[in-house]
Amino acid sequence: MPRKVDHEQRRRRIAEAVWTIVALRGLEAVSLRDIAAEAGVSLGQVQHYFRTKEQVLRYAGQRLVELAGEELRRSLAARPEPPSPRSTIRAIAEQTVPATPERRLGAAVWYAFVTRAVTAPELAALIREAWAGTHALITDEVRAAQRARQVATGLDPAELAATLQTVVDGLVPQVLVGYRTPAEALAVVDRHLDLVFRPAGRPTARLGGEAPR
Amino acid sequence: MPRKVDHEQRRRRIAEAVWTIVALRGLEAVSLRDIAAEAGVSLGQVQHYFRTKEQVLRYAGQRLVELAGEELRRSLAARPEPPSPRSTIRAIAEQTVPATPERRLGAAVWYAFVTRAVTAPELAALIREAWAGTHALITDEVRAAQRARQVATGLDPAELAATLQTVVDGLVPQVLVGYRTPAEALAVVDRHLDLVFRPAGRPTARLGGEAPR
DNA sequence: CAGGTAGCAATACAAACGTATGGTTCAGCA
DNA sequence: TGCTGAACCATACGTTTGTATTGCTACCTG
Repeated sequence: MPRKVDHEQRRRRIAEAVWTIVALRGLEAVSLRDIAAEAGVSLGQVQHYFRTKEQVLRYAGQRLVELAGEELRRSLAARPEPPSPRSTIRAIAEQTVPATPERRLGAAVWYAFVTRAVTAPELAALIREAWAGTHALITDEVRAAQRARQVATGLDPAELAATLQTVVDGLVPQVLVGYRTPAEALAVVDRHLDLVFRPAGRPTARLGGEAPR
Repeated sequence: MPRKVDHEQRRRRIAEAVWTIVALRGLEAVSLRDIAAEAGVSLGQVQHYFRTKEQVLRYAGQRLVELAGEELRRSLAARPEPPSPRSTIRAIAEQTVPATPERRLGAAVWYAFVTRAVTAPELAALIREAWAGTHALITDEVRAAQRARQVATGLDPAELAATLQTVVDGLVPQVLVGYRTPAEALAVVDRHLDLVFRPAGRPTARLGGEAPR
């Protein structure tokens, strides 16, 4: 057998190059030559690891979902104890809303893939699975909050989670096109959480900001 | 002067061709030749009315916003009297969530343009203005609802409207990629409206579906 | 009725694209 | 030590792309 290289490492480098170009110039602007140049390899090498352009993009999308999932799990695990359901949901929002340059890159790429999935069915499944995963995660937190009497028990947790997730996801494009700052977007999330969560120990909702001045 | 034609009519026909292609195959798949073929005109004619491809796309985007605005105003005016704030917001949601094939087309095109705006600043302004317009509209309705004691007066109407708008907009891609049906999406809106609006005449929120069975 | 110009259509063109092909190099087992 | 096949690289090919160019046609104006 001839020389061995780490296939996965090569592929990941190419995927990262795809992300950079997509975030900077959009998904429609990526060419295999640009990808190769950005990754610092030859066009031939890209072709060696992916048979078609579509496969490159698909892998880049899958890897993005994979990486985002890992990072979410990591940041959730790294929170101060004990993690309340509300703070967990808030942490998900913080990870989704693009506040830092790296997150902006990830969000822009994710968003571009969602758009492509509208007319590219082979990507749609990937997107749907990712959404379903996040939804399940949030639903669990809502249920925990209900058990802790922090959320009204009469409300359907799956439905509440759906709205929560939709708000967070819906804020992403608003930040990406400069309609809102990341801070404003997170404020929208907080006000919505105020609506859903009742303040600890009190029977009715307290209105207004999260920190009284 | 030589023969006169209606410039606006020609441009609109071309814009409609753009929409069709975008909704069917994505924004990255539109070429001037495809546009010409779809519009049933020659490539030369497209070039006669638009100097560059970018101008074609920009016009198609502007026209889409324009048309969506007109249709929204029309459908809001055509509702049974008297229109409650909640029903107005619900009508906006119905117009945004792609339930019919035509609306799906419009939503897919809109969504594609938003995505392009992430990396194309000249489109971003258009998108932001459209968002701001809708937000102002919803905010007015929330304020009216507060005056009518249908929404708690302690809440910031602009913030409530922002969440409402974000939920509705956030549902669009979910429907477009087949994660939710249009009916499910509207149900999410209704449950959120249940949270924000208190039932007529009662002091506390009634939970569950909008129509008791 | 003359003619100038708006309204096209046809074609040309260079660039960029995805993909295919052929060759070179060299690690690793026999 | 030789040789086989994985890992490339370079280049070529045919298409498609946006845009430029050229020229014809027919209508409105003077």
